[in-house]
Amino acid sequence: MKNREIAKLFEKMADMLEFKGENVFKINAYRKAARVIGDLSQDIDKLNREGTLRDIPGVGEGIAKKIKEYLETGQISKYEGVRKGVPDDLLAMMTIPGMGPKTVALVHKTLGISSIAELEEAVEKGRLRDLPGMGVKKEENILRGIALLRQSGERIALGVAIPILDEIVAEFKRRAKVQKILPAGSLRRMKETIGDIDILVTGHDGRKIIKAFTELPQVQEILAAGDTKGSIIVPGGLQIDLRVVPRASYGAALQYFTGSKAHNIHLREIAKTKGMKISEYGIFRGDRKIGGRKEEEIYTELGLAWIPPEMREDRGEIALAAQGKLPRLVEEKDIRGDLHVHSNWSDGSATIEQIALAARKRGYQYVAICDHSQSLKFAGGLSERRLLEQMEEIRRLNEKFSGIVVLAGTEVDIKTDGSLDYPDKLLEKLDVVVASIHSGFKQPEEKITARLLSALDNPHVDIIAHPTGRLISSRPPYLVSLEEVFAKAAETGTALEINAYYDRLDLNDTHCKRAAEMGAKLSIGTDAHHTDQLWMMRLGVAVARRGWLEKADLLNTWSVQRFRRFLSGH
DNA sequence: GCCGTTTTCGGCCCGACTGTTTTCAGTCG
Repeated sequence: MKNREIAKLFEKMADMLEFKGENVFKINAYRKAARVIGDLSQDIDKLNREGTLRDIPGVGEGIAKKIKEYLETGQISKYEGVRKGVPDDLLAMMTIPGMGPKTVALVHKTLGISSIAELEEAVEKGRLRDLPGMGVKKEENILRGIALLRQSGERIALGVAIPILDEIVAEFKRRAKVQKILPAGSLRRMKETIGDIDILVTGHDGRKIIKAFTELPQVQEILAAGDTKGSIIVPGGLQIDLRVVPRASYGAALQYFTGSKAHNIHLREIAKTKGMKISEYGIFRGDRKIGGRKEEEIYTELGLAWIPPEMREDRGEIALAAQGKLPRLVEEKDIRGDLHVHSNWSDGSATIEQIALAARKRGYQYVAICDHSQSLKFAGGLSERRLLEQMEEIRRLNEKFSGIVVLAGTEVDIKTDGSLDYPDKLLEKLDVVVASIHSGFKQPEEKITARLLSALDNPHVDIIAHPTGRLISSRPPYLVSLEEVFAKAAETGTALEINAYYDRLDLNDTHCKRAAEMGAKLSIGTDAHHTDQLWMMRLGVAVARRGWLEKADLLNTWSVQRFRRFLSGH
């Protein structure tokens, strides 16, 4: 899929045109096209061949032509032309907080500055302060911006941010008198990575509330502490902002700070056509406020159904909300079992018994033990004999326990030649067979796709685990034709996993949406190696919700009886 | 550059903050 490649190209195009002082609406048009293409669940190459590029919202005649040109020749002549006049170093300067295109253009034109290092030197010599619109304070801000850019961390994984937030909210509630408290921003939307966290509260004494916030034991650094906004850094470099808002505009503020930006812009455009206006203070008709205490009011006044935060990415959810056709998203309480857990028989650390008890405590009906297979020596993969022993142990435990069914499973390795790491005769004996790739990540796309297709064709394989192999913090996905994988999964009735482990989330939101659209079934497994990782089911459910999945799309919302029927029929 | 139950031309989200101004430009979220 070249979607991301093309999205990045248009994003850079927008940056370059911005520097050149082009019309801002044209720049925004490129930005919008870049975002929509990057979010697209279908292969853009396929859309081009079908001649439906212009059905993509934000893609008109000009951009469609450029996409076509890129897909056919590997480059876009206009892009190459613009690029000659705008070195990458100049674009890098625009990433300094406080430095926008205008300021970069100014220092470049008047002082010939074309890199961050040169800029820093010029500021230190006081060469900027005499330029029009500049001053000593601006110079100081630029230096601060450069320092900020250098120390600013990467976005962190959702599964890392959530425990930090939970701990802070719990401690904060003990110390401050607040009425309502909710996180907003990308964390409320459960995006797979988080830049910073915004928390919204209502309460009486703003200053006191902010004071309590900045005195939390987790605080490493205080960035701001006013009457309505406090900003701290906690260990790990994560920034957390707390905003105190009046009750009367709590809903509007929550809606506003939850975003996404694209979703909010789209809502405001609709408001405008209806003679209304939305801000973080409320929704207005003329000067009259017609709502804002509750978040729902913003949507209902616009004639829309309330949209779950996970869907607010401007990927078509607003049109569905207008027609009253939003999906009924799956919820965590719908989940009946975890279909991917490792025990201490391979590289996990809990006994099967501990896992069974923990799963029962979570209210599950079943849990699948899926330890690694024999060739994965470094992960303690089970020999055929050990796997048979484990099946015997699971049988014994099932006799002992009530209220939870332990399923005998495996995470069988799909070897580099596409064969499975256990013979069919053994796989046949298991309740659940999960298959996945752990080696040969660098193989060409056709090879890896073929490996997955042959695993999908094996009648004993029930689920393909982490289908793209990516690790959020450290490893890009291997090259694979997901369209072929999804089509084959739909054909064979094999499920595709949403791996809920915090560093995987694989399939991701747009992938699982596409897979479901193509008729494939999905399942969520935590890949937990510890009983205290079972909570990550919440992350998997979030991915499913961001992929618009309903209860019926996921195997592990089924009762144990129905799930067993699926397994035996498969 | 995109888009159309107000428009095929003339629009294109909204408000706050900062630092520089003497009424506003630039930047941010």
